[in-house]
Amino acid sequence: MKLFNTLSRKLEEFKPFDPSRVKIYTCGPTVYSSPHIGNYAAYVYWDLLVRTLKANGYGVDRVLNLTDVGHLSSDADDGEDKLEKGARLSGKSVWEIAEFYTNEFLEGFHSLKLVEPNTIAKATDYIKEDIELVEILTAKGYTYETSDGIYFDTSKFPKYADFARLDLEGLKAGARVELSDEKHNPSDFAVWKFIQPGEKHDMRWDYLSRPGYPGWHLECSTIIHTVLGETIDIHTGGIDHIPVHHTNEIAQSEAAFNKRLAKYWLHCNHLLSDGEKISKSLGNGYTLKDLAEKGYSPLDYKMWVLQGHYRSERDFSWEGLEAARVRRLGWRNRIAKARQAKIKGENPENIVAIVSDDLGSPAGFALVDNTELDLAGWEIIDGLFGLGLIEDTPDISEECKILLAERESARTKKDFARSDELRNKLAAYNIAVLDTPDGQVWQYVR
RNA sequence: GGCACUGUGGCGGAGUGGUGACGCAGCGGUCUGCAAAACCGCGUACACCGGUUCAAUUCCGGUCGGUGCCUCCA
Repeated sequence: MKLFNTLSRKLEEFKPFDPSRVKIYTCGPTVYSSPHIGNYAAYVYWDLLVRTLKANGYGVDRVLNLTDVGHLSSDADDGEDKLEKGARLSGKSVWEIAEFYTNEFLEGFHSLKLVEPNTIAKATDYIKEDIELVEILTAKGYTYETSDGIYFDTSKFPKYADFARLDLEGLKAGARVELSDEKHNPSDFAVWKFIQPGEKHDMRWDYLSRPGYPGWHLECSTIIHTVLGETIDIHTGGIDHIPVHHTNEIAQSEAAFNKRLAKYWLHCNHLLSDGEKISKSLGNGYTLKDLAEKGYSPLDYKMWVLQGHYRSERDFSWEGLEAARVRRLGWRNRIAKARQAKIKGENPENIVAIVSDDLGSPAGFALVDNTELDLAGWEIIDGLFGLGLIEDTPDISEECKILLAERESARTKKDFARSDELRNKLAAYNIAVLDTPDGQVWQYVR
């Protein structure tokens, strides 16, 4: 397998520490609003990663985190925590908000047939470990305290700029955000925040005899260390995570444990919607529910996502989704055909191989279109892409088989009125009948 | 303002220093009682201008356009 490693900015041969247990960490969502399709695109790509690893014989141990403790919101200058803000707007508690959107996220996750991670870690379940990590960093002299929190001093971690190839001087010069007086460097970040007297923040834990909550980037370092260990094989996330979140994660973890955090870093590009970036702040993202209202299944959307490469920027459109839907139906109907006739299937190993080259699903799709597959072959393809093709293309019922047989006999007797009537009856079951030189063939309409 | 990425037919979207995948749509045809999302076939697409080269869509430089990051976000 080959993967594009952000660390080197190169395509690298994948060599895990332990092939029977490839350790993967995926940065998960912040559960304070309905996830949009752009959020899910990332998990579709990482699902392909997991499935491709498995197709190559690797065992996978994967952790996905859920950020259920709020981050500061910056879309309004109120300094309010996103979860707290959601709670205020809805009249629910922050805990209820987090639970509600966690459930919504997982529902979508399952509807996309994404492989269940071995561990789904909620940030709030790791507060004790967060504090332990802060104490390790403090003991090693990496932190300093200000009036509003404990900060990581990035100047004490010389490799800080390496991962994202940041130009720290340029950042300073071009910064659009005012520097806090108390921060030593513009890139310094909070590992722990103090709640000021009078500040409303319902999620709070005591540390240093004051109420507070973990910093924005701490949970990922903590969860990785606690669940998977000091060094993992693959760390995945969105392209936006490179300059800040992952840079800070590396700084915290590697400063604390003196070990490389991850061997491979994979980043997916973003989705645009109407040519513009989708973001939670702008609120311009469609949800899976929006798609369902227009008659598209989550798996049609998954098909659309996988038609593009994970490192390419995509632009979502309804026309594109329709094209993907029709293509997926075409694949399902090839399966329908495979259920009705003996097919000399080719070995799908070439498809697995091409997808194993940096998750080349677009090229893999093209090859699927050009490969004759029997049911066993489709099982492999379905396992590789997780498109629910087989499940959504069951053999037709006995009742339909009887209708089909009746139609054939009517047609043989040239009783076309009866034949067409039976075809219409089958249409009500979402089944189309095609008359081919070899006789009738059924397939699904949608 | 700083730093990146990107520009392929009607719409998407791969890929490559030397006849430009694939899907959707469109067109033509076949089969057919009809129909079909069935079968067969069809597209003078690589932003523009230079450079390197025997040869560039592919490498280099510039121009123009698009997007992203620099601030929470996959």
